[in-house]
Amino acid sequence: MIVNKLQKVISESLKSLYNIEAEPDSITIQTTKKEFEGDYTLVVFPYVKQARKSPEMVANEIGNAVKLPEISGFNVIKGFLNFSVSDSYWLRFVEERVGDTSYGMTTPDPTASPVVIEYSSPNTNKPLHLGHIRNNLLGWSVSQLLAANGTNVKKVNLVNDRGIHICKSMLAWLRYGNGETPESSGMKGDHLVGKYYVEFDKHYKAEIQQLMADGKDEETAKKEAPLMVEAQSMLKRWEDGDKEIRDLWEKMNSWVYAGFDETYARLGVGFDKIYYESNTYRLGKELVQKGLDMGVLFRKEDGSVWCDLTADGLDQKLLLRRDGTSVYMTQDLGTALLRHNEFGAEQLVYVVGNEQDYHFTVLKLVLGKLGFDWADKVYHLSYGMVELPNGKMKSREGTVVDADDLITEMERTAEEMSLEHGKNDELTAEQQKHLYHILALGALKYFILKVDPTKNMLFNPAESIDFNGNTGPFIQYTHARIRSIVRKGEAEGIDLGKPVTLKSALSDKEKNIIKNLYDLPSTVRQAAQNYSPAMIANYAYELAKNFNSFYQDTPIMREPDSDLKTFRVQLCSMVANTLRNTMNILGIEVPERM
RNA sequence: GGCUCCUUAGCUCAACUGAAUAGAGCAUCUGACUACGGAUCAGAAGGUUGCAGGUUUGAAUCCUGCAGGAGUCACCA
Repeated sequence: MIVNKLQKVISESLKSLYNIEAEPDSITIQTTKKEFEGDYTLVVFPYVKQARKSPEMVANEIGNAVKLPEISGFNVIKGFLNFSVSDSYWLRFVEERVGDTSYGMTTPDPTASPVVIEYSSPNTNKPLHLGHIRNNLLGWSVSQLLAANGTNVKKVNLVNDRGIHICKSMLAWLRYGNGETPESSGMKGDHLVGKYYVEFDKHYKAEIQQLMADGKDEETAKKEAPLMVEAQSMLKRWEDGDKEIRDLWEKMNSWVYAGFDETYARLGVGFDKIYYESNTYRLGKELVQKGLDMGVLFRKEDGSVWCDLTADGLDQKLLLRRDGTSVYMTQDLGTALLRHNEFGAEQLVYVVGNEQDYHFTVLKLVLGKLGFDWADKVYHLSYGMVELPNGKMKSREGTVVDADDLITEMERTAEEMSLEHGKNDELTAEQQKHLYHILALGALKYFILKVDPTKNMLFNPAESIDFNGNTGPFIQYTHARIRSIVRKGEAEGIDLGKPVTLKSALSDKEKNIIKNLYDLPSTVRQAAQNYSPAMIANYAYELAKNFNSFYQDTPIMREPDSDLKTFRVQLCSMVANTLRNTMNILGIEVPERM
């Protein structure tokens, strides 16, 4: 690639001109800003001190020393040395890549040690909401992103299917449910169970109020409320394997799973393996014993086991309760080991919200103390919260945005917008429905994924369902237009693989598009390193925008020069492929027509 | 209170490891449809990058302090 060649030649020039030692990799070549002439830029400031010359002189001397057939010239502005790349180089680039539909993407080696990426990890007491959507979309697209970069990826989900929260739903259902089922009520299973979770909270609060009116203080009221006491005993019975409770638990969980599967399918996400906490929650205890034997953990007088992290600037962390049962951290230690052994994982990635940053720093530290040299393979892909215009989402205050409702709402908006434009008459009813779904999810996914994962983001339900500007549907639309041109070209018998010899020079806009395409592999690599689908999203938008601008004032199908026409259709084809590939990383489908 | 993260145009977001005049979209204003798909394009306006110092040839980016916001500091998960 041209950048590497430049680095190498510049490195040699620095040595021969000024006796400066610089590794080729250490020389940063950046793309020239579009206001300036040229394609690639070297900033010479870092070398002027050692060279003992003015920045302009250094730039000129290096520019003169660089002799490459691909470089057609250079100019110097202050300390910036701008190289121009010859048209023939860009032309050959198009020629070599035009037929390659996977351009920029690498195929993973299925035998390689995998990156195990956990995401979603829902509780089974309520349906998925907007926060889960960000988690699921991130998890899925990061998996796609790593795979596109040639990484073998295993996607896993750890379902939190047991605990006091499930018992609350179960208890409320027994009390107030009258045997209601998804079939009898027509509700989705997860929504039904969620309804009784809310129901529990309502009655529980009423009980607390009553107890406080009877003179108890708030804390004891919370503990002594009959509903809470019964939920606790239900959890105990569950842990003792009580058949009646277990049967109910399995029944209600199965409703929830059916509901989740539907939502996952609509979101287009999936997993290679699903773990259930009811199977894994006992894990990790042997590790604690091992830690005690090694002397890195200690037992307090009441029998509880702790890890002392004060030397690391943190405090003490509980690992086993005094009754010997495990806590969240213990389980995570266990599942990490399980996963490491099971997959021979190259890396363990956890897509979990940033409210658990502390948990994961502790997890890594404790794994290290237990002597696992793979502790630093644990990577917490921490993401920010999704906020609403009127503040935070709170399930109890009814300010959550339900995932299913949101998708349905988006689909309806997509339908309205499409009918307004009325260009999909040639599609069957079935195809139209599919199109609305694709557009709805394109808008939603793109909106969420274009934001840097680490940052909190604001989701405005009213305004975010936008199909103009920097949005998924804009890119989808661009793709559909391009495909339309390529179809016409093919109908005219244009051979996409045909080498062309252009009589005229490339226009700036054409060059821009090619440069953009040329940048794709490095963009994918960089985005994979940063676990940032946002970089891919912004890349796709940039490309689509460049293309639209080019398309606006370039009559492609009317071009009388057949070579020029062929070249432009080739360019269209490459852009369409690239848009499809990059959107695929985001989990967004691009339609042929819309 | 301790620790971690955040603060960029009216709003939502960009800016790769420090680099040229900090970029898009939305909203506002102006212009372009006899057209290969106008869900588009061209243009205008909009900024002391929270504040104050420091390092550097060069800082939104690195360091220190301050202000504001969020998260966390459970024998919950």
